[in-house]
Amino acid sequence: MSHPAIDLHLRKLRLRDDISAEEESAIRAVVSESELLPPDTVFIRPGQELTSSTLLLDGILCRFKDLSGGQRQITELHVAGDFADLHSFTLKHLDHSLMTLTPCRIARVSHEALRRITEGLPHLGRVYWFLTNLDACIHREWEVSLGRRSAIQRAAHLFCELRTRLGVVGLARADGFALPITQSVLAECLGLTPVHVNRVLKELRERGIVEFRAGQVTISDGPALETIAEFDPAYLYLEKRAR
Amino acid sequence: MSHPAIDLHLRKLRLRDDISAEEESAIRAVVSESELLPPDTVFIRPGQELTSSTLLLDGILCRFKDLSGGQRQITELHVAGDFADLHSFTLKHLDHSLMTLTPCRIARVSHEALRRITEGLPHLGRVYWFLTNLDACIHREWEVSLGRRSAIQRAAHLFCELRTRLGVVGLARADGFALPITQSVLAECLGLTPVHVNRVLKELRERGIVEFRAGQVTISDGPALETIAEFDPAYLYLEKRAR
DNA sequence: CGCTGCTTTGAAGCCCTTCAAACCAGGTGG
DNA sequence: CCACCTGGTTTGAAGGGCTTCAAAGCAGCG
Repeated sequence: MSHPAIDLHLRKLRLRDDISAEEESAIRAVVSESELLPPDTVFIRPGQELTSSTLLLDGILCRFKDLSGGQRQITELHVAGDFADLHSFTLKHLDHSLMTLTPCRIARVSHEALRRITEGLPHLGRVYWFLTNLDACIHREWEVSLGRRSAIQRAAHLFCELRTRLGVVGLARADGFALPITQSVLAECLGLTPVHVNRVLKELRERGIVEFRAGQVTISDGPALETIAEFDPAYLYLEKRAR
Repeated sequence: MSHPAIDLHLRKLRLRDDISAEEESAIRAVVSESELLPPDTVFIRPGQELTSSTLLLDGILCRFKDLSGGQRQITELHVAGDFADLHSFTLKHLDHSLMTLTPCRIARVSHEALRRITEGLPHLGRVYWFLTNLDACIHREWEVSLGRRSAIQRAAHLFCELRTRLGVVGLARADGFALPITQSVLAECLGLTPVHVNRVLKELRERGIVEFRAGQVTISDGPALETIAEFDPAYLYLEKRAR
């Protein structure tokens, strides 16, 4: 039953905390058969009653909120190994939507199962609580980008964040990673227009720092990228905390 | 020991979930003696190891992140009844700072006590997990404001949010509430310059919608305010969810 | 009564948006 | 095999919302 891609999820957890063998098998036991969603599929809508959470095994998806006039703000990107809506365990329904950006392999974990393992294994419960708090950390950093950083800084910062997060699950190297999304999606993340995102990408490309082409991010000058972004990965909690 | 202002905290909880008598007394038992912090006090800094969480009994405080060049982005405001850093229970240290904006009465709840009551009373544990997820909901809505809304919409939206959240704990009426902060602080919330915040407030005042003067928000046309903001309180989860 | 911090106003400029159109690659069907 | 279509990318030109810089006004307080 246990899908091999769950290893990515465990890798994400073990970077931050010790996961015992018992906890690991509890996790593996509650993950259902996986399913494949095509790109651009909105699979959770605001207000919809939810009884399970979605573990992303492969692909990229996003949380977003709609505005009147058809505008959208993407509030977070999710990569393999992430729980996309673990917070629905306590919220029961969401205030936003979830949409795949690429083909996505997902698995559902029922809230009933989450309740069982978080009650039976309180430490694991706190680890999952931590994960939802980590999403909040990412939200805060995006608030900083959207509120205070220039367009080029926002783009650079997002690339830094994704390189780091994808790196945790072995899907990025220092010189780049796959990011098969459009510039318009990037614009919806960055609070910019697609036109301006295009100009910013051009500048980053011409300055020899990073190139975004054909769904691939190629980083030629990592230090310069981090300097522009003023990137500090502290908000991603990449080290183990005291248990 | 139990400070009367804890009632505000319980009111906030009971709006969203049933809290049993046993749970209530457990909460009351773990809240320490309160203390008073003067305004503009940064009392938690990034990276600082934390062993307790801060319950705000009275006053207004904020979470913020510093940028190079002395700029700041405030990522959330907190009002009486809020846990300001409940997330530090799982994060162990924060990626941002906490600062009082007004004189604040606070109480500390040790992480050890939180661990005890969340393990012993799993439902209460989920209620507190929910609270941290509610903060994330607020972060997401701020991302939408910062990313997509105009200056006047951002200001209007923040006033709507605060009226609602303060209303929950009986500190706001339909026609206004106390908000003893400066326009510069407002600017740091809204991702704007103080100068432009001033112009936006002028417009809202001259259009007869809302007035911000002397630390007081006076709403003369609530419906117009919500229309400008496109305010939908769904993200604040104001109703009880299924247990 | 003059300091100090906050608010208010003016003028100029820039970053990003808006509008418009050309370009380009991949897929489809004639 | 190429013409066509479609969705994404790129570029140009003009405009506007917000910033920047500067200074005046104002209230509270020692």
